[in-house]
Amino acid sequence: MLRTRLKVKLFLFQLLVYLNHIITLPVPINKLFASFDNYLPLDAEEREELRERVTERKIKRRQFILQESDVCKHYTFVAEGCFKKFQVDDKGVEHNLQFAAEGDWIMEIDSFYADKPSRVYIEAIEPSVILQIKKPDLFYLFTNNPKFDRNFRVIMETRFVELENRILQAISSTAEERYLSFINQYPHLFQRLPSTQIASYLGITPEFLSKVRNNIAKK
Amino acid sequence: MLRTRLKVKLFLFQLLVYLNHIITLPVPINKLFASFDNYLPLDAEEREELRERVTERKIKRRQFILQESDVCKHYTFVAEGCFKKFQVDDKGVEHNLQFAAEGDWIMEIDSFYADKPSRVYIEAIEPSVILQIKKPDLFYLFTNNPKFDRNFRVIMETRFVELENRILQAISSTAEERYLSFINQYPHLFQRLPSTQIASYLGITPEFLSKVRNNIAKK
DNA sequence: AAATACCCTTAATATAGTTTAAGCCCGAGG
DNA sequence: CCTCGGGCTTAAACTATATTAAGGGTATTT
Repeated sequence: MLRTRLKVKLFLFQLLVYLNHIITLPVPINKLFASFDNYLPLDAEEREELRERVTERKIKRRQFILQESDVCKHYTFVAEGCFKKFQVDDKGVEHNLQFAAEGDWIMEIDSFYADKPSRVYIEAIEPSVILQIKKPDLFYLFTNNPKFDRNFRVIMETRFVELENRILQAISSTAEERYLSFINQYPHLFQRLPSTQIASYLGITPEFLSKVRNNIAKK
Repeated sequence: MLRTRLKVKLFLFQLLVYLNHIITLPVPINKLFASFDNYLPLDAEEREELRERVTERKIKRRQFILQESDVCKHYTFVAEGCFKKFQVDDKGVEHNLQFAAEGDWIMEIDSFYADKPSRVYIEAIEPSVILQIKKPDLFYLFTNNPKFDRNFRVIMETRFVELENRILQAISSTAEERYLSFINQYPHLFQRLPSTQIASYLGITPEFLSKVRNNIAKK
């Protein structure tokens, strides 16, 4: 009888520690768990499965997590900070393909799945904290639990829809329309990013973006 | 003894029928099977599983298989012919987001998965034969056999890479460069499609494409 | 076979976006 | 403290692309 009460107490204590860990401390892994809550939330056991396969890293501003001609070895989840993914053309000009801030995933999918050398760079725009998962671990999760599969599938679909929208804009809208739509869709990025980075994302020169902003202000 | 030989004969006969069916006749479903051979080929049983869940349709030129504000109910595999997926802007101008010819898949992914009204049209450019699969059937295949899952995932990844390349081009290349790259990447489409459709895909006017072609010819 | 719609081209003019160059402001590093 | 580089802006000249309008050819429909 006494032993039972002791066990209960111990259990409650552990529970408390666990809850504290999960709820009150804003540790990076919790942001990852939270991000799945938008789709199919993970239970305690699944969270543990995921936690075991994920590596946390701190990244400095201007540090690269992927360089051209390297193979992309990880899916990267951004817990804090912000990254850009870009390609460099023959003239040395950078073209931003994607930004990834807290809660976003970033990787070079072609390089990752086909073990090809990457044609893009991924660089931290701010000091950041990331969680990375390697291919074998990701595949383990895919095959061992359909919930992971479904979750990562939805992440891809979401990106996919974003990409198609961006293409539509690229082939049908003026620079001003694209800029306004960017502000509207990514207000948190708009505040944090230097204009020159946004210009590169929109496919225009910084000088012209300046003019566009000026025109908008005049209205 | 006699019965056994009869059984063997019967079996061989059935096998012959099957092989004839699979190999010699270019029926639409075989194109679908063949398309999986690029990834993880399906065995006889899996083919049967797929065949049971797929509906064949003949589509006339200019016929729509998806209209704006309808919900996209199918993944569509093109066995013969060619389709375009496009959005219409406020001025009534069409903007081509995708072409799909033999061996390609086409659908409005956002509408399909989220049961949202579609913002795009999908229309046959040529008389076509398609194979369609509905959401519950697709999900059945996903959950019941990882090979389907993997195959459809790879199809998505491939499209994904194409989209990112197209965005890169849109933000970093001139119309002439994009046109040449289109010809290079999709020679079969270039031959079949009217220039005006290609112009819409590249995000330029037909008049300007005409000029671009002229410039290229002069060189 | 005629009528119609579509497709392609050309050219003049207008607009959107780039290039080059210069100057200003501010934060980081010596 | 100074200086140096990055980011932002302006403006003039230039280039890429759109718009408008017109004409000719070819395939589709009547």
